[in-house]
Amino acid sequence: MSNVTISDVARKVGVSESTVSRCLSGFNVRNADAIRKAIKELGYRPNLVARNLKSGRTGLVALIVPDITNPFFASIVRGAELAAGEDYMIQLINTGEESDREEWAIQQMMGRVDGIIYVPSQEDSRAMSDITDRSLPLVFVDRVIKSFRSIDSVLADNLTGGEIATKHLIDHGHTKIAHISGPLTSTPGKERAAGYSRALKGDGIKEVPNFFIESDFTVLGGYQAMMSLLALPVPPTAVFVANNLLTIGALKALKEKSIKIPEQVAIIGFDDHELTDLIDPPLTVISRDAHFQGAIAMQTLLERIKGGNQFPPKRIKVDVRLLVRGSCGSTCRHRETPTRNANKVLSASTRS
Amino acid sequence: MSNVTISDVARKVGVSESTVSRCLSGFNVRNADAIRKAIKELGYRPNLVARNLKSGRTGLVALIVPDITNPFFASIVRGAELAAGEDYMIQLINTGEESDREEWAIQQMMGRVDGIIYVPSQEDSRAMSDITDRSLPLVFVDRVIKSFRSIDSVLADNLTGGEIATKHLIDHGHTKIAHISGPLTSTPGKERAAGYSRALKGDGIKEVPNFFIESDFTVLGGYQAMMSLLALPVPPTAVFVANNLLTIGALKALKEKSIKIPEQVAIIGFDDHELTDLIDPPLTVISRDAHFQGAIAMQTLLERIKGGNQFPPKRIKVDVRLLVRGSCGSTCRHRETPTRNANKVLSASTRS
DNA sequence: AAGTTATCTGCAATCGTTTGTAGCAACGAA
DNA sequence: TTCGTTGCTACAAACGATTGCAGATAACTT
Repeated sequence: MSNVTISDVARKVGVSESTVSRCLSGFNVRNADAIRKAIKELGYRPNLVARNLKSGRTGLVALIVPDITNPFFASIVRGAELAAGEDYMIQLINTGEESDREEWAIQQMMGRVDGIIYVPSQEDSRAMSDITDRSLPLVFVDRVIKSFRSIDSVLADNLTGGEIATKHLIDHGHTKIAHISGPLTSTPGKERAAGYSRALKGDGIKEVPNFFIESDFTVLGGYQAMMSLLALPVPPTAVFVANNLLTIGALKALKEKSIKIPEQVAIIGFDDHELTDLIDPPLTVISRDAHFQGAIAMQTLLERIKGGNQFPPKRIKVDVRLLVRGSCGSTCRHRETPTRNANKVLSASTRS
Repeated sequence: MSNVTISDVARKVGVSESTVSRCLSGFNVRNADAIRKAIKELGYRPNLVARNLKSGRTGLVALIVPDITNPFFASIVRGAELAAGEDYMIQLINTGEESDREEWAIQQMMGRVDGIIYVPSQEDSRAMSDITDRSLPLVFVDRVIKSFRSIDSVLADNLTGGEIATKHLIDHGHTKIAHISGPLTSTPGKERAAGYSRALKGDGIKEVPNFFIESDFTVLGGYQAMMSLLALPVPPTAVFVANNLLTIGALKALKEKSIKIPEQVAIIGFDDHELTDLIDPPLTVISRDAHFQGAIAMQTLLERIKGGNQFPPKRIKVDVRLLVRGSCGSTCRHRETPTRNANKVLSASTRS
């Protein structure tokens, strides 16, 4: 606790507090040198709480994410932090995908932070009951809440991602393609599943209800889903798994059942990881630049904090790309690996 | 921004601000119902900045870590957050292991938070120049700064961990055992290396200078270190790698060189990961409960915040344990897997 | 009914800054 | 010398809450 205040400095130099304050904020002041000297000697640092009270800004941005131990969210946070620079600090809240906790968090943040970057768990979350009237700048990342269409968002191109993933399996000659989906109440769950359907439809493959399993975004969920797929009378020969945790679970199930990848079951995941090319076989995934996504979100939020509602809500989509490794086999029927580079995104796919 | 203040409420009800304030803090008040009603109608929420100014506490705890995208640190943060409950929120800062940024962060945090949980990169960091005189509660986690012996710390039992790891390799008949070490200027780097040496000495194996490589805690560092080990005229038959990132790098090198694990080179890592049992072969590691470690750190910090310097500095050591998987082979010469359960730690190994 | 407590209330000060305003000195121009 | 600028400065009022104190009201006692 820095117990030396501005008035201590003022007294020592023999000027008024306001002079010291003005000196600090860059105005011309007669005894600037003496003041600076006194500040150093006394070890004075301005009390930010007091400063914030006056200025109304806190210098804090809340990042509300489901779980920081998921590397994907960790990357988002890291990217956001870097984009914030030295102007804003990060206040981190994990929700564990619990709506109650999300609601609580949003409540808490009002008046505590200058803005929020928020990864909601459910599209119909009620966590935002308080946000509308009072205008606290907010940006959705990775997922949105449906009833707040007019709020900035930075999403991945999940639809395309799901489609590319499924087409990649089709291109390897598969027709019995399953999808382990995330919750259809969440944005990426819904959109990736839609991409899966679209790809099947595009190639005239009929959707088999048993091949579609809606799970949650957890390791256990992926494990159970894969287990139940394997237990089908006619199991799939290929599976598109909707997220990184689900994929880990699915792989554990396959390993436990000693299923050969990709010979018996081909598998493609969503979201990359440092270790995915070390597992056996290396995992083919749909990937995107989470770091970048976090940075864009922060950038958007800062603009919103500065500019208020000057500009219309932004809907930013970050490109996905296919990383072909070994888990889908090597024989590709015809199509070339599609999609653009994730770095071109900003200008290319900013829509409103 | 919550623009409705306590005086709006007071005016609406027709009482003074102090009455409203007292009502909020649980005193008996005559028109309590009317006040509560007005609060609801106006949507009043207390301005925490103002409250903090008066009370001197901010309700924030800073977590300063090298890199949140490292799952190990993410777990620490998560554990700490859970232990904080609803009383304190987490302010997260990534340092990227840069001393300058650490120093900057510490500076910034003074007066902004009620306490700091800090994972310093270097044992001789100068980041703490400001902490001593002013008393801001602080707890070191995972690593310490040497010149601050009197500060609470929550470390892993790295020495034992390094020793167990190395002994495990010895037990598989290896004598040409290398160590890819972290920076010897960091606590875990130094201590794990010491454990390595002690195990070798304990079994009368002579240390080979070429087999000891000091690296940094990065994937690239691990890759390069392993590459240089493999390039030795007499390469090691077993390697103890000092942390998770280094291990990933080392594995990449082995994979690139198509070295069979554990036949040609046995490998044991430090710190577990969700994916380690999916790689080929599953990775044997020394592990500890990072989540728990973070929680203990937070708990210690909160005690310190409450109690001031009532009690002497705590040096808490969290137990490590050996998780035997496949990367060291299966034939174990004699010793039984040692170490206690990590959950017994708190009472068992709190020393001061 | 009067006296004594117990309970509640409002005033005003306070936390540590920033900032509008008016005053003061110094300077050059007339 | 006098006037108008310019350039700093100090005073005091905010920011939005909490809290000690003294006064007011209510609730007991006798």
